[in-house]
Amino acid sequence: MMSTDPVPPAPTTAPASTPPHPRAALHARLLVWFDVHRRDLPWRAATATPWGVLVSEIMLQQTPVVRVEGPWTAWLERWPTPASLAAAPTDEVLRAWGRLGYPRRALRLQQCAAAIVERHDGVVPTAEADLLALPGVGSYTAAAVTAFAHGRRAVVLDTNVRRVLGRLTAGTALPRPHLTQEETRRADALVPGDDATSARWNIAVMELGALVCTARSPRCDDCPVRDLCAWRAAGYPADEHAAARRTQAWHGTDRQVRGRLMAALRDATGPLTREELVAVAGSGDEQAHRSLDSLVADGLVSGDAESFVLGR
DNA sequence: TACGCGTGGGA
DNA sequence: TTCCCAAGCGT
Repeated sequence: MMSTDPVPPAPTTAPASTPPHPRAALHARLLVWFDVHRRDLPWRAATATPWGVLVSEIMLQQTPVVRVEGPWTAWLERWPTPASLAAAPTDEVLRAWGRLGYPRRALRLQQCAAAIVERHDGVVPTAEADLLALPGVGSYTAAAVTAFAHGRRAVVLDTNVRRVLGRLTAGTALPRPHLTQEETRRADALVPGDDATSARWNIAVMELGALVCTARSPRCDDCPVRDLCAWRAAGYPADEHAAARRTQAWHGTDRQVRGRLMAALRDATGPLTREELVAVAGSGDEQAHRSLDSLVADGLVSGDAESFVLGR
């Protein structure tokens, strides 16, 4: 685990004279704030299983909490265990995913369930390396399940934590597009050593980022650690790399067309012909065919030359 | 490493 | 209206 790696002295010009971050005050105030302001999300309930937590983390990848709550509840009622999801028809899995977006996640979640059945006897593994090896589980999700499902120490670094810690300790408005070693080192140094407190710390920082230290309009007046914030102390400097973070184009993309094709197939009661799908694509024929073929290549759609259905 | 991958709501 | 963003991952 990362925490067992020796941390070399920071190669700054004056490490010894740099005042340490008031770690104890930061921890105490943030944990108290979390106890008061934490949201009662269903996957945080005492009754939630590790599998439920894992499903929530996959659904929450790039998708807001408010849109996940409903589908998560229905999903867990229908497929309460990895084995039940692994045995489900893929088209039903994709329909249950609904409009959460990025439907490849649904496919990978089912593959993940199958891997848990095959490799771990149907039990969500506790070792972070075993979690990381599962389909659809990356470094964030492996750490999150370790912390939130198993209550063990992990360094959880999602977009919320990166933004909060970046502001608090580095004084930057927004994190860079890619996680840096320095960020990971700083985050690790702030995670408490014991399992129970570290899990609470991780979720508390995430919650602060979601509710107070938001990307667009941070509510600094409500922040319990504003007097410790380097970004605030520096006068809220603007994001230096705002120009570089160009927004992805959307209108007219294959992604948009794929979304329309998937929506049509989700809503259809039977197979759709290639002609029908080209018609709903709302694009040129070439893009429609290319998008449909890519959905087939991804395993989200199957069919012969004539007609197409969701899943395998 | 940079890019492709859905969807919908708020500023 | 347009743009930005929301608990990333795989290639």
